[in-house]
Amino acid sequence: MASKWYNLAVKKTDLQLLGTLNGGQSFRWKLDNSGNKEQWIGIFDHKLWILEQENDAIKYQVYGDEENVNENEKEYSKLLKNYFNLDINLQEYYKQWSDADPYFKKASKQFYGIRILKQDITENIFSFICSSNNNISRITSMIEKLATFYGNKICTLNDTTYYSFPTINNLCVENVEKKLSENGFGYRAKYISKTAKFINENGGDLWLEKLKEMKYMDARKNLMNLSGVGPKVADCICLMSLGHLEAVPVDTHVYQIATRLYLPKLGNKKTVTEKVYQEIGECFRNMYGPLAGWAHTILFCADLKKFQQNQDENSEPITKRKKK
DNA sequence: TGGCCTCCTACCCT
DNA sequence: AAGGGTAGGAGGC
Repeated sequence: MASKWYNLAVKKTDLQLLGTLNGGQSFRWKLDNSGNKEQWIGIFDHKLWILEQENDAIKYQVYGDEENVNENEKEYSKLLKNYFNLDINLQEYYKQWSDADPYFKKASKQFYGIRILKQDITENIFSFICSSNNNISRITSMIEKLATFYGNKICTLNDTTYYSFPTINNLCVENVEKKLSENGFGYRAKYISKTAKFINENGGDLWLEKLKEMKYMDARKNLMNLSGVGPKVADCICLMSLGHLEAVPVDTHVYQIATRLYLPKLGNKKTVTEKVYQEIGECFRNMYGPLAGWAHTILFCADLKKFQQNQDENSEPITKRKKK
């Protein structure tokens, strides 16, 4: 049965779906161009959501919500506001960040309305374990496999069945590592199975709840006890699931940006050691303040190849890539 | 010695 | 063919 259409009043300048949903934060959103309007189809909070961007609003449908057959628009809009962190007055921050950094100012022209999502912690831990040495399309297909193998069915729509992300318990069943290995997860198969078991043995949901209460650095340290979670993945989880908006995930892109624009002295190290990593994070926090991780995400988007094709002629990329 | 830092390599796949 | 990182281990101080 088709869902009703709802309306969430938010300007495109305050929430741009393209950069927010397709910028490497979440791997569960697909852009569907087949109809007469662009639609984003994705899953969070055990529901299937269909979103359409308009200039002054997001139009949306919700599927697979059995608990809430009464079509509670208030509840849905609360969920969306939370998911997109809409309490944060982004335009204010964009101003501050633009004043602090001319490179940000330049990037913000195209990359307006980029929001940090507040994502489910379990989904995020395993998604970013999958992200190492990997690209967005392959990560996306891995997450899809995890959901179809071990998640619960949400609904079927237009002949596609959608599944929720598996629980920790579901990832602790027999032969997870073997099955994932056979399905192209590579060395991450072992990380996933080990991490699920570790969390389970250390309290399961309770371990996660404790994590949510910790300060940034404590949460980061605890996350790094998980197999397959180093500094960068831990920071992704802190930033996108735990609300630690000061966390700055430093991957090779960010390392390149930082050494090119802000910290030339760090030069070309062969490996980013924890100390160098911290120094880059501090540099961003000094420049942008307590939401540095959010600001850094805009620079990160601007550096993504997939978005650089969208640049208009007059605006140069904020950072020049090395010639190939 | 321990502790801390740095560097190296393997790892799956497309 | 090199990449949106981590683990594990070696070597230096």
